[in-house]
Amino acid sequence: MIPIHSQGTGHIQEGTIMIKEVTDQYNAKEIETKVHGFWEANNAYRSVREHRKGAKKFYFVDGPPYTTGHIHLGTAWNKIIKDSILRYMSMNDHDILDRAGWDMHGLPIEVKVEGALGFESKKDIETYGVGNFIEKCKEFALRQKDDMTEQFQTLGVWLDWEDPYMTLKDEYIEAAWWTLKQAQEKNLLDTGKRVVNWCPRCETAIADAEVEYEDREDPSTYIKFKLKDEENTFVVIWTTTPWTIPSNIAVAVHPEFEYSKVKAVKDDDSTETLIIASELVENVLRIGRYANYEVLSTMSGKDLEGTVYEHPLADLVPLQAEIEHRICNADYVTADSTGCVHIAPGHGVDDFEVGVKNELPIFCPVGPNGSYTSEAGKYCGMNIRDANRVVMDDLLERGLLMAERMISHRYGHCWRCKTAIIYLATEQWFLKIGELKEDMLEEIKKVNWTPEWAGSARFKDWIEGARDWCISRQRYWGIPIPVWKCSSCNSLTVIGTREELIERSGADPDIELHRPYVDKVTIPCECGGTMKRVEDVFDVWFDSAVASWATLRFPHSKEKFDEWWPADFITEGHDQTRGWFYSQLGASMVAFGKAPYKNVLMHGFTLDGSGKKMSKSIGNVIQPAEVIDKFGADTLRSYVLSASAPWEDLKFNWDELATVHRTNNILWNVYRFPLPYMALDDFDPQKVSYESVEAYLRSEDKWILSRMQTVIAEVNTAMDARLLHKAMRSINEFVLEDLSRWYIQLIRPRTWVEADNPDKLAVYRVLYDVFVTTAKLIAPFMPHLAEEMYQNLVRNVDENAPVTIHLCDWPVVNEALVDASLEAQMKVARSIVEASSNARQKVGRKLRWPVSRIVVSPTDENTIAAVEGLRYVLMDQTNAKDIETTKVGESWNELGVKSAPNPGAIGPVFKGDAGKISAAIGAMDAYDLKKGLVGGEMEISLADGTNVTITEKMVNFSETVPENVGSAEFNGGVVFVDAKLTHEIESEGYSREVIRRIQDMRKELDLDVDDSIRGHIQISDERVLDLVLDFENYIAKEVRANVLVIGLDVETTGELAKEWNVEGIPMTIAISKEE
RNA sequence: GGGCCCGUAGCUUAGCUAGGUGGAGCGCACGGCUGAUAACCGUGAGGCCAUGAGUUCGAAUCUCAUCGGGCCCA
Repeated sequence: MIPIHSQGTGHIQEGTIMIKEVTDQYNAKEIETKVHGFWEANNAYRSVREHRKGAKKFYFVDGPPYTTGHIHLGTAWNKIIKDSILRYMSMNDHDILDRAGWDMHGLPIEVKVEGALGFESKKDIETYGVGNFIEKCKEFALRQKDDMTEQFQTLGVWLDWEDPYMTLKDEYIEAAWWTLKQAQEKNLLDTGKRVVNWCPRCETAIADAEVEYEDREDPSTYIKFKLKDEENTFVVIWTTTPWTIPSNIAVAVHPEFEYSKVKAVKDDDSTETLIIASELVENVLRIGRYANYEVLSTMSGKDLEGTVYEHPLADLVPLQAEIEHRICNADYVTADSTGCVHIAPGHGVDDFEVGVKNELPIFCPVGPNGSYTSEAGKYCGMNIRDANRVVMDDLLERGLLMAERMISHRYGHCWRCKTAIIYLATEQWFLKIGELKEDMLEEIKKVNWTPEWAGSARFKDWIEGARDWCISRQRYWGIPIPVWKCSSCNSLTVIGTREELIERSGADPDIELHRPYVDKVTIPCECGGTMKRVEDVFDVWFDSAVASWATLRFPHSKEKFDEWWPADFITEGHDQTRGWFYSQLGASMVAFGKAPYKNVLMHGFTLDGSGKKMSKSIGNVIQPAEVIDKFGADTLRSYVLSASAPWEDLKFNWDELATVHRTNNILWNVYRFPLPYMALDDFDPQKVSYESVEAYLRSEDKWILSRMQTVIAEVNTAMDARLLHKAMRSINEFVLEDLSRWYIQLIRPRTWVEADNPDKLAVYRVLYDVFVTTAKLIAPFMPHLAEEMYQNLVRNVDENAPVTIHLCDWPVVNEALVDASLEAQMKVARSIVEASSNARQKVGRKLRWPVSRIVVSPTDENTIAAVEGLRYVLMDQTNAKDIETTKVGESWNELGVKSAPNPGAIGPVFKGDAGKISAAIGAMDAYDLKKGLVGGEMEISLADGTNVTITEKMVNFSETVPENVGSAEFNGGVVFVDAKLTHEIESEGYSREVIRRIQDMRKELDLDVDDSIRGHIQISDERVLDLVLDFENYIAKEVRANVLVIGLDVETTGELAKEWNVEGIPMTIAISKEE
């Protein structure tokens, strides 16, 4: 049984069906452990999903986290958003498909396994055996998946954890294969040489997304290329990669720029002719330490096109001697460095494009491990980084190195092993995404983005730059690219499914689809030759790109795909704009020609308290487990959901977390408050219907019910727009402001009434309904606390109620309960009460002491309506015996008037007599002056008997508040609190002081609320004794005293005796429990 | 260097779409309440609304630039 039983109370009768008392403190850990056990024991997740079968379909695709073995705050936030939305959709009657997903292939795991095995290069893997290596990777990925599943579950996240999609499964691999086959059939698959980011350590192409930019020191070199047909004339280029000079094929200049041919003079008076962009001449010559120069001629870049030059190292790289080197035009050239760009089509994306456009040879004499091949002549076998120095020396020797220095610049590194990447033209496989750009832009307009700009601005910008997607990797742990190539006729075939592979190759039906096993499968070619698989595996981004149909086990089974695809909802962080949002769209355009999702919520990142990103190297990472340990999962959930808009970054802040936790504790206290009384009274919501108490509802009851409806509507609106923060804030404000700070305060006395009266039952019923509805509202966000409340409030009284709150329907706004004008009136009443506390504070009268009346001077009719409609609420909360109002805009007629002469107005008129006039005004009664000046002016008598006429301006009036009256403004007027003491008020005041102290002592003795006591009170001050004696019976009743003796010489013995000082009056009080 | 987003009290934030006196919570100071009590409530202090310019009678809000932070790209 879920509810936590209060310790040390005698009211709980085990086994009976009733609402139970709960613990004093909100103990998240205890609740969450218990609720997890309960969900498991009752198979709650399954029954909830089963329950909604046949309802409106809601297909959610989980963006698969990479199986690193541990979740971090960002992934926790991600799953919390997902869980909250899915729970909300489920309660709103949706049939939900929600397989959790895992991204399990790729370089990160390979690198980790390599590390564990002490490997340094691909050779080590080959020696160890690819089969063994793959097994290790698989083991590793599966184990980490299990670890992470547990971590997600502690957050209370409900996804289909038992049947997740895993990228390493056959059903998943088939989805990737099938997609590639579609690409081939639609002529969107391409192979050929392309320049790719290449990691020379991992010996594989890596995606743009996998390149990390960091500062790096490199040589900054200015190099001269000699023109073939002009003596002593050079074009000057600049590069940070001298090692690419052996691969130089061309020089690019901008066709529109102006270039100068200059005669440059050295210190030794020798001269040479150089070609440089005109605006950069000065700068380049300074760097080259020339003494002087003279411009010989200028020309456009267009004019330079076709100029032939000699490769600087043609004598060392034999192949270069056979190639003609020319200057060509390219629009991307910028006016930096020399304005002439070294082109090595084998080592740069732009270079490659220039090469293709100008039909240049794609020369790439560098191997996969970053060493030159035999094509590089002298440099053969040398590592390219080591070659920088050698190349520069060779250039220097030939007089072609104009200048060299070092610069620090941003340079790409492999995200896994941090090796500096190089660009290599290699044989790769591509999806021709560039061709689909326009269609993609059309498709994303149909997607509903939250926030709107995530799609219309951010994603759109990204797609506009879409290039062909290199999907091949030269590694082991990945989905093998299903392309088989004939070794005799070079024809290709793409395999779409396992079945097709077995059929065409006759392979073992139980074949493992990973490397190295599929590599051994051959397919007979039509030409009679044998087809072998190309060795590459897929880029892991291609794995997750097919998730929306792989989740549905398509193409293995088509039925679910037809029913569910495309996804109704996905949500990921803003880094996924270029990642999963994009890769999925690309793959889906290839496969189906449309977007794979309908609604996308882009969420933010979790940053540390100072707004820096959390990273292991900075050491500012906060683990979700640490937060859960301190505050529990529900507090973490409600913090990340309420702290900021989903798409904004979240600055993690422990103080805020503590505040959210406090809010949850208040909710707990609110919920706990009436339970002992309900339990004591055997309150059974099954028997006390709303209808039966409707006639007894007070204004505040109707008000809280109306507010409840309003909050439901607010949460609905917020959730429909996926504004989870607004939903949470509405709920929290309701709990804090309306329930805790107001309603509970108002109804407290009603819950203490002992008899079974309808007024009390009305409160019980209202509280009960509000609690149950609140529990349902928080269910998507704080599923554990909601469950705990539900089990106690609902399941304990109704065995037939749904087993878990998550099976319940979402609350529906009951329009009949909505009363906007009552809500408005209550708002005014609250501000009157606040203003009255303020006024009391000014006049020094505690709330415990009643006041004879408060007077409200309103500025509008609404205030009058509120006072009239909620008179007893106001009297009660302000502890006033009466409440009066003035007319709108009229001030209280008991206010005094104070007057003072205004010398600024008197002086100019009366000159030398001004002093006498001022004295006369000062001596007059303020009220008479005010009355006399109503017409604008009046005649007054001076001390010497003369009469003068004064004007209104000559007197300053101010209102004065009578003694013992405090006043304070509120936005609907002014409140005056009349705190004059009377015998009766003093009696009640002192009596309540006594009561408060006895209650305190009861608490100290840890008495139950229904225990009776005997009390003895000794008061030596006779006047106060008399005052208190007037209220003897009232005191006895309030403190549950069967015997109460109050007097001058009372013997104060008992279980607990204490001396008190009550407003300066010493009293001794003793109480004992009455057995 | 480019795109998008963010920058409001010591801290976390509302307000910005549709310009007109900037609201909260935490913390702090003071006070109240005392059958929610290791809880709760009130009052107060605390804001060149990142900076600068512009549009406007009027700018936290619109425009531009700069600075700082985040994501992405080069």
